[in-house]
Amino acid sequence: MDRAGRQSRVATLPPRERILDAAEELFSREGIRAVGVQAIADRAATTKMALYRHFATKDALVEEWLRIVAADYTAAFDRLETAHPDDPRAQILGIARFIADGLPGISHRGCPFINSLAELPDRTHPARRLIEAHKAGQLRRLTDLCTRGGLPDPPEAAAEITFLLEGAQVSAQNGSIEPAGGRLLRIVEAVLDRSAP
Amino acid sequence: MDRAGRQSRVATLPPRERILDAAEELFSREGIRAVGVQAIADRAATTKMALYRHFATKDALVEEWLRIVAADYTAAFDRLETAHPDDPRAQILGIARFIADGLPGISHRGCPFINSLAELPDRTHPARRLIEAHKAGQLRRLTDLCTRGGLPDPPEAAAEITFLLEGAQVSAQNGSIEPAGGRLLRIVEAVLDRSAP
DNA sequence: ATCTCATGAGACCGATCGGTATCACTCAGG
DNA sequence: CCTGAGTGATACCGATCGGTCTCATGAGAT
Repeated sequence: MDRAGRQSRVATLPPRERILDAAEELFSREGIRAVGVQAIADRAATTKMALYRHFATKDALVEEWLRIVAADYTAAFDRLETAHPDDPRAQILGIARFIADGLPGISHRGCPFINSLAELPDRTHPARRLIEAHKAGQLRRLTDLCTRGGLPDPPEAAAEITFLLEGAQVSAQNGSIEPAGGRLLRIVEAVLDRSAP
Repeated sequence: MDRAGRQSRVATLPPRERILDAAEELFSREGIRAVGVQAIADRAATTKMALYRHFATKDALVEEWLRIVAADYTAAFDRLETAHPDDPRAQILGIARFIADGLPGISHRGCPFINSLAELPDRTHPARRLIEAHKAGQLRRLTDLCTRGGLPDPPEAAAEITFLLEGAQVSAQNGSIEPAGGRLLRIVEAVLDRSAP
């Protein structure tokens, strides 16, 4: 989960990586607008100047951060695909489990995409476009899995599962439904069992 | 929906009301941090000074805004309760329809609670506590309705419906699922039909 | 007519914002 | 040994932030 991986946080990584790590930590914990570039530079043990040598603007850094997060999600789902190549149901459950497992952390931080959506009301903002493209891809993947899983109405089922995944993250964030992870898993399972024996 | 009701927007309302109307409009459209107090005062056709005579801080104004929004939701659900006093299923569907009807607007603005959640990472913030209390109340209402509706596992059903409602709002906001409103209604209906004949 | 009190107008405060300029230093490749 | 690119530190820029202060005005109540 930590982009620095097992590496200790001593300044052995190049500045660009340290900046992205710091941005990941601060943006997801505090929000985009709440975090200044100076704070990111400080936490990356570097300076604002170094930050602006690698990223044209703060917005560009935000965009790159979201690009990496989206790639992480996509990579995880791709891994599920190779792990269960001919079992769409297992893939869908794997996706649900992936989200459910992140819920305890999410209860403190919230989903980066959903949170950023709130801070980027301008739909033409590049980072916003990135989010929408990622969500669209995720929906396509789910619809495809539902089709291959033989569900009667794949678009409807994919929409339902998407609603459940997003809603579970929001509900976990405001802490009203506990344990959200277990609930999410059981519910998605029920959705799949309902129409595919 | 507009707090000013049918009143024209000429400055016949007292300043406090105009300020709250302006805050509602700007906060829900742009986000909390993106909107400065000066912009709110301008749109309310008044001054910052007048704003600070009625609200101790910007945070206090945010809190009052969310309190009003929460009260509006609660009032709508109460109306459903008096309209269908002995029909829990109709009440739940009414709630779903209420959310679904707001989705076209939400696709441009997003749910105020979900968005504010992203901008208030501090769980001790009064406005944040207000959101969590409101969501908890909503969940309690849903659980109660599920119980009275004879659903086999009310907490689980209430959680599922909550996930669906929140998720539909997020999905509508990023625009990936169309038409989200119709989908949401059909899905909630299916959830109710599934276990209660 | 006068007194009062909320309002409107606008200057002002310190702090912080995103972003830039300057300069000293380090260290790898020739 | 030298050079040059990438880096760290710091000062600085104009703009805006949340919040305060002063003062003139205007309408309502007595």
